[in-house]
Amino acid sequence: MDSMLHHTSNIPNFFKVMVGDFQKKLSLPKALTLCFKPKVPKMFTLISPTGSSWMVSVKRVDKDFFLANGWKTFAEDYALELGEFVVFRYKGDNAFSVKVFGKNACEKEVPSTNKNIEEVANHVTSKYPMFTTTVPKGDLTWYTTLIIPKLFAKKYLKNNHLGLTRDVTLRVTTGGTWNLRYSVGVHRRLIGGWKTFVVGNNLKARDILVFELVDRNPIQMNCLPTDYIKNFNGDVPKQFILTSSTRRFWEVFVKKIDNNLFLSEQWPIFAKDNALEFGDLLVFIYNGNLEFRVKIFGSNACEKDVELALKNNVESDFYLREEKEGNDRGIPDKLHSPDILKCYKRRRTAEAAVTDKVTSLPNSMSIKTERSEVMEVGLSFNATFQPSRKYKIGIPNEIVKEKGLSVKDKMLLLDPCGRSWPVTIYCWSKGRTFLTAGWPAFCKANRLNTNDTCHFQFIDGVDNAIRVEIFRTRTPPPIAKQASAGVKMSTAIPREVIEAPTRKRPGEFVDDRVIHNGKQESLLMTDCSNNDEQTMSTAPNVAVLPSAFAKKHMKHAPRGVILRDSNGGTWHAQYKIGSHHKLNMGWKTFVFDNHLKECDVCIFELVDENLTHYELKVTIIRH
DNA sequence: TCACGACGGAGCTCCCTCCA
DNA sequence: TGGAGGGAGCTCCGTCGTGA
Repeated sequence: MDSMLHHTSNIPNFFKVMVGDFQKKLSLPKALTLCFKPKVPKMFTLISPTGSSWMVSVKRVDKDFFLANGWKTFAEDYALELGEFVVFRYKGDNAFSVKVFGKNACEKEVPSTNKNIEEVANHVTSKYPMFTTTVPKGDLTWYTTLIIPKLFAKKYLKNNHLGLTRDVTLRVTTGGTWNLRYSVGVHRRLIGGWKTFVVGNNLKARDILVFELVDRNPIQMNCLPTDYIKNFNGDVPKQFILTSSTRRFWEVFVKKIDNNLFLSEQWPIFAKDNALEFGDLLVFIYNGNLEFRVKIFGSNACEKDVELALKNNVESDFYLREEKEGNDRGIPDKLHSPDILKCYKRRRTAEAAVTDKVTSLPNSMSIKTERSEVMEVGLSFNATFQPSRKYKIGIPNEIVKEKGLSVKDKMLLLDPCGRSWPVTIYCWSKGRTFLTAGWPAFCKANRLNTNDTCHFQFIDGVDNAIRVEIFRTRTPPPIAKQASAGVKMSTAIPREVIEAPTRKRPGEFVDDRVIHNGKQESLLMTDCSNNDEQTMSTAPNVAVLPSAFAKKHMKHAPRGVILRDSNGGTWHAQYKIGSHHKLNMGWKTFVFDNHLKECDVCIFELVDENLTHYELKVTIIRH
């Protein structure tokens, strides 16, 4: 353990100039590898300033170490060129933050912007019919027409007979109006000035465009260009409107504290008027026009009766007004790229005040969503991912019947990062039901691998949404004898309680400050009041927890346990209380997959709990 | 230069077969 | 009987060629 802590504090920052075959591999400085003695990690995580991350394996050739698998992807994503250099700064947990500098010595544009924008664009919703397209890569000189998706055209642009042409007014949300023609041939296209539009808006290859069909006769469309989506991603307005299910609204202001954004000032009034309580769940749905519709779910997972709540609280006359018809509130029509923000709050300390002064917003609108930790108790089913299920995945018939899926055609999947993915429900004539269109994107974005298990959980009180928990299976490397053998370990518990890192990740929205008053629940598996070192004995199949810790922090059993390693891998185990407090049913897999050996040390941090499971972050310090 | 058609590949739907 | 595997064929879209 000492060596690990030593590493964390003494790993040197370094930079590498891109020379030689840098696109395939990158040698690591000897001074760096010496710091990791006796064992250089097999995997590093590279994290860009925007939070994008790459897993890169470390390969040893003779006495030298290289970044190998995964580095190529990083190099391609960053479009690294000869002579550019990369600065690596160690962040702990085998992760480096990286900054890339071009040959002009200036920091290089952050990569994967398009990927991020695409994700945002994919989740844009609107009251108007809409479609998304990408400017093709390569030579744009031939890009004189825009093909409109056939299904969209069929559904929303009637009179699609061959040879038809109609005028189209295309309004760009960042300014400018363009007159084009809609032509129906083999393809449905925008012609008659599309190239002028491309040039006039300085469109580049792989730019993402979102189109809203505002009117059909004559055809009027809005276009949300890449820059606009990007701006919305980073430029959050100073004021939002929150509306409740009772059609009342509150104007709340956005405040920046450090690098986080908060709803402030009028937020306490909203909280008070809606009788927010510890344990409530808030879902923010962006309606456009700077307005969020807020759904409030109580700790019983049902939508809260706000009218009832209002009776018990003093309403604010100043900020609470009846909503006017016609949506005429003088709010500038600034945002057209709506997005759904889901704010899942976490049960923390009972004394946390929900009427705290602020509530956190997604960081720079990057929609930072905490892992969906709603306390749902709805129906669920499991499915194991296989390559053959890349395009469809079956839903058990009893689930289909119970949830009435046969009459639905769309659902939302909520991934572990809190992102939502629209998927199509397809029912075959033979009575089988699958998730189809949208599922491939979900798989790709969540990097599902063969044998990864998806736990689909229907959320009570939220229609058309399924939360998906992913339990990853690692392909075990060739089995080393000592790794596969039963091991006995002792787990030394550090004397101090270290606060767990906030688990914010790209695409996550942490709202714990509102409900939990900024406190971190994460504890090392030790009793805070007891400075004595504790040990935890384990067998291959069972891990016995220190009873003092378990009695204080893990009182409820039986309950599922999610073990999460520093790389984000998860394992499922079962927590039981008998003669001891112990983990089994899955602990063995964890031991096996992580090649735990005798005298290896595991630090357990209780980072979360809810009605169904505890979540333990496990840091492994190898002997 | 622009409008439109052709082509090929990727993705999706549907169905058959196997197996528990 | 229902779930899973896998393949055939269709659809859609990106790309490029051609002619006005």
